[in-house]
Amino acid sequence: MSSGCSIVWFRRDLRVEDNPALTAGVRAGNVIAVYIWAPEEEGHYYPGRVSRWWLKQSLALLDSSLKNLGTSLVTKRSTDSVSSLLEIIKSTGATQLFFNHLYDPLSLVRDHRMKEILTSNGISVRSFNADLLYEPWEVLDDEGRPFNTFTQFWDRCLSMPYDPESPQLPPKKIISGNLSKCCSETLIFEDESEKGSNALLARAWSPGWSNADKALAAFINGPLLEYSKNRRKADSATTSFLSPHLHFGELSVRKVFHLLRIKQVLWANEGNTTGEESVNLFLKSIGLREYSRYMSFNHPYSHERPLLGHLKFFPWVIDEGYFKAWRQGRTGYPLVDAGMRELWATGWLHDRIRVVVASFFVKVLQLPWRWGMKYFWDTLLDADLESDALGWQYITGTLPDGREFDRIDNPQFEGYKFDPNGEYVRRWLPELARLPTEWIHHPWDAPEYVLQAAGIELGSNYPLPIVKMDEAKARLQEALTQMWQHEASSRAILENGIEEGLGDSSETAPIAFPQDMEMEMDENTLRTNPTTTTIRHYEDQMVPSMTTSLFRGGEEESSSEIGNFREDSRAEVPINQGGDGDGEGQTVRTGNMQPPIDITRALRITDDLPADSSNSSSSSSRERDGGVVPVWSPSTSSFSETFVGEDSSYLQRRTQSHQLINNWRRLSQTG
DNA sequence: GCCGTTTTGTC
DNA sequence: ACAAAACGG
Repeated sequence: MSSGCSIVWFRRDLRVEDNPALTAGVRAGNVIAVYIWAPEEEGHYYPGRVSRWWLKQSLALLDSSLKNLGTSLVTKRSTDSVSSLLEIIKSTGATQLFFNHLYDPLSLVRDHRMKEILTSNGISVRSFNADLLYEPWEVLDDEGRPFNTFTQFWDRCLSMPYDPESPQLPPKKIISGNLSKCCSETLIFEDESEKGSNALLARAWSPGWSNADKALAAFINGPLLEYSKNRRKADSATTSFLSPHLHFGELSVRKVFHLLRIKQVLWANEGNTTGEESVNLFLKSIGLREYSRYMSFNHPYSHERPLLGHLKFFPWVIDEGYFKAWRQGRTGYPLVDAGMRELWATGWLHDRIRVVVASFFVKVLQLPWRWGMKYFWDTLLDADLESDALGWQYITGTLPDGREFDRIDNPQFEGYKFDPNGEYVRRWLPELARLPTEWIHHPWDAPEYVLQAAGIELGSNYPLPIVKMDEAKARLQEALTQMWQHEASSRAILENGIEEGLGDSSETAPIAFPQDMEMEMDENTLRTNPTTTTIRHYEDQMVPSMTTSLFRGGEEESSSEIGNFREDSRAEVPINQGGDGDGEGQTVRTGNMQPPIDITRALRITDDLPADSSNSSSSSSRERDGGVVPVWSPSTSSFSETFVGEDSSYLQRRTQSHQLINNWRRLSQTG
């Protein structure tokens, strides 16, 4: 082997067990384990308070595990991971770098750029699959194209001709590289105002890979059996609680799969159908996680843009008041409010309730789904870009297998389904604690004397429904009619031959949220609710800040965006109505809308490590020591006529202002 | 026990 | 909306 040492770059693979990059590094000789904290690279998705808290704990545990094995974790604060890596390489004389794949758009671009740069500097770079059962490019239909629905995808995963890799044991010992010229920097994950709230988290959660392992065992030997039966309960106690562990890669999903399979066989032999059903159901939720990466890889903008374009002209309600009421759990629908209060208080929500509150957000309030997604990102302990994007798009109905858009779930009925005795509501809405179960999910119907006896004054200490269900239905119909009209007139204009340069000026005017986040919506199609109050209150929830963007203001953001972010808005989530956008040529209206541009950027796999002999037979290489690195390239072999308006035009709209996107674009054109 | 009808669950 | 499951005459 080479004389220099290897760098193992940890990201969201914070474990020593079944970590292929670490294993490869150890096999190659001396190892320097590195973690780089560069949240600015995440753009709008600077992690929320609870997520950062978790990361902090997890890194501490990883460090102590590494110390037991013979080295320690080098931590660096950076605004540019790649240059930090280069510095570390220079100071240590490392000759190799190992890392595990990530599939979110920013990581794919950054990692590819990193690999190009390091390789041109003479460093050997190798990357691995540590996050998935199968790499996205392995799971294809009979024509070799990616699947577009979850069911098909998951069926194929479960019937692949080969099993996922078996989990690897942790290394017995790590020979440390020379750390003397490579000192760690202290990483700061919380500010003073957050410490108090964070202290509570430690009572409920134990981050870190060894705790993840325990949590997995506890779940498999406990609640798993009844998982299927309990799925309709709002109560979190029956869930696995593994998602934050999985998000940070403290737990290998292959290990989860492996252990579940063992249980499955066991229970199948015993004829335990309950158990079998539970395993299948839980496996499916693992599958959804896989699918979220799959979708992100194949449709790299799925966290920002709808996959289906059929709602392109939907007049989303831009109403700060609604949004705030939802966040605070003051919508007047007890199940929704209880969920939002739980989320606020704990950073956690049962999947069922996530669906309830999200669907209420999109269908009843008709707020744009990306706001909700961003709020989830900022508040959830297991905030995960790919999963959350998949979930919100599913709820919104912009996936090929999503639900019908005009179906509105009624929180009152869902309440009696998921929380038949009202326990969940009473726990999180103390003001309703004394209301009898008969009325607990629809207090607005309760007789006055019942309310009085329960100490409730609707509109005072508990709100009346923010929107009545029949009004919501009517409004949804009306909005759909509007949408079709917009669509028709837009099409008419196009057919009359008004030409525009492809894509460049045809996009919709972005609506910023919060402050700096662009929403791809057309101003014309936005309804501003007449009842909107624009009063802002800053005593809003002490929820993990909407990214107070402590560090925002790098070269890629325009100053107007930075300008309107204030310290005192920490707890508030004001909405910026597009007016002070990012200064790009964004003032395009519906009338100029181009037809959906059907250039699909499928991701291509290139084997750009010819040294690896295993890659001779294309992308289905099962080799774990991957020379296979995901790279984008434009592809005209579109599998997605159904996916309208994807990627390209949006890409172009943003190119001027976003360095990362620039790189992305460059890569996609030359790759 | 059978077939039309209602209910349920859906990523 | 639709298919599977449960229901019921």
